[in-house]
Amino acid sequence: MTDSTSRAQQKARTAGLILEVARHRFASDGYDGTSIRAIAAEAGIDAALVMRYFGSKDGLFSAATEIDLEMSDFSDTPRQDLGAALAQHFVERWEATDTGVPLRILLTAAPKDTAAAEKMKTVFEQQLLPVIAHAVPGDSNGDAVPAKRAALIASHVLGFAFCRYVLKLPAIVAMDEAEATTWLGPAIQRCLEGGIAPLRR
Amino acid sequence: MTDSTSRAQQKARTAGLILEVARHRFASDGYDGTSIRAIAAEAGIDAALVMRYFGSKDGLFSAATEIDLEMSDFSDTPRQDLGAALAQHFVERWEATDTGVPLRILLTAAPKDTAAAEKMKTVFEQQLLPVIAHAVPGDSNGDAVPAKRAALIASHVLGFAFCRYVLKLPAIVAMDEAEATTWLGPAIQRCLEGGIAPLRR
DNA sequence: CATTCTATTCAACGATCGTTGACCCAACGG
DNA sequence: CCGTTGGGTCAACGATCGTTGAATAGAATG
Repeated sequence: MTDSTSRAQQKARTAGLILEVARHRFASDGYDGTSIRAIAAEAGIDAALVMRYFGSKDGLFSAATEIDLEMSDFSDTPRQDLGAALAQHFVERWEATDTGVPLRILLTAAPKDTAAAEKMKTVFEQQLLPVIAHAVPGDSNGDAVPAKRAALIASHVLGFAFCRYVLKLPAIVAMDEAEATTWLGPAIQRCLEGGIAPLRR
Repeated sequence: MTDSTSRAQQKARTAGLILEVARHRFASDGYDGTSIRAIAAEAGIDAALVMRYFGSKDGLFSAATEIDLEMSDFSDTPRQDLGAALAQHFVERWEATDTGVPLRILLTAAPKDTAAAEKMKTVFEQQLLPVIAHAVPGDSNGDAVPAKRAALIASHVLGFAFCRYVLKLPAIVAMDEAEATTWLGPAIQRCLEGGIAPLRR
């Protein structure tokens, strides 16, 4: 602890650098398209060091895709404003670099890796569903309705993200955050209201 | 031409078998997860034969992802019914085995392969956009509006397909074709009507 | 200074992949 | 019956990958 850069700090810094590089490579090239050698080269270290810190490529991928949607304080949001509030929150999460990059990684890796698909499913169902279940309790006859609402909201958000970040449709890419929020708000709000036929079943 | 199974027919039949096997493997395991050796083994032939018929793995992939959305006769559909009609058409296309499998292939391959993403973009923009542009002509002030409408429709359809075929969210998988159509119809219809703020810009 | 520890590197193994060229064998034309 | 064509197979090359164990160098410690 004599030097300003102790060896524990050096290790943490290198591991952080690996994580940062890995996130960008995974996000742009996918899981298979990204090699540990490429990550190591971009980080200026040896490939074996990545193995030593994260155990395996899967371990590095898991560490690089830790996602927290930070969905907490929607308890007091009126139900009629929840669609707009959720839209704004999701757009901000996807556009932010800290949470957006891992989300985009999972979005691109989900098709091939079953674990990534499961992880994204868990993220959306376990972080989004409680908010929905609290705001719109299950009807008297059916109890799977909140899950359906959450899934349909996820469908809207993921479809928008897919067209914006994967397909890069010009008309979707051109929208700024405010415009995206304005568009997604009513679409999400529709999933929260009870009169729609598919939600009745 | 003496035998019932001439050699030209044999070649066509084998090539068709390769294509069929390749489509299912690509759809379930993605582009990288599918090896030419695995396709050849499942088809009961040698890997070199695949190369002989399709030139390369990319050639096989391109041949396996030829998509025709068969969007032709929407000219007479009233504008107010177009959302429901498009919803029914898309749900049928995605559920059908002939067109649905290649669509699912592109959906899973688009994140990694830029060519696949470009192909899917072309499919949706060049086969969907003319229908939209014909039904809802460009406004007097802006001309990029039909493209935005088509992109937002694609966002809805692809988001639904992503949750249904990739993430396999239980609430979305459980929906039958009629329920999916009933849900997607109003969502698509909303993209066709002009009073919505993001479409004004 | 000697020793220990650890972050990091080096070299290599085994596996898998796309791709290629030589080869085999049954079906056709003469 | 012989020569040719072409569908199909076999073995191998070169490249890349994830992964591993030994080796190195420099800080921490006594």
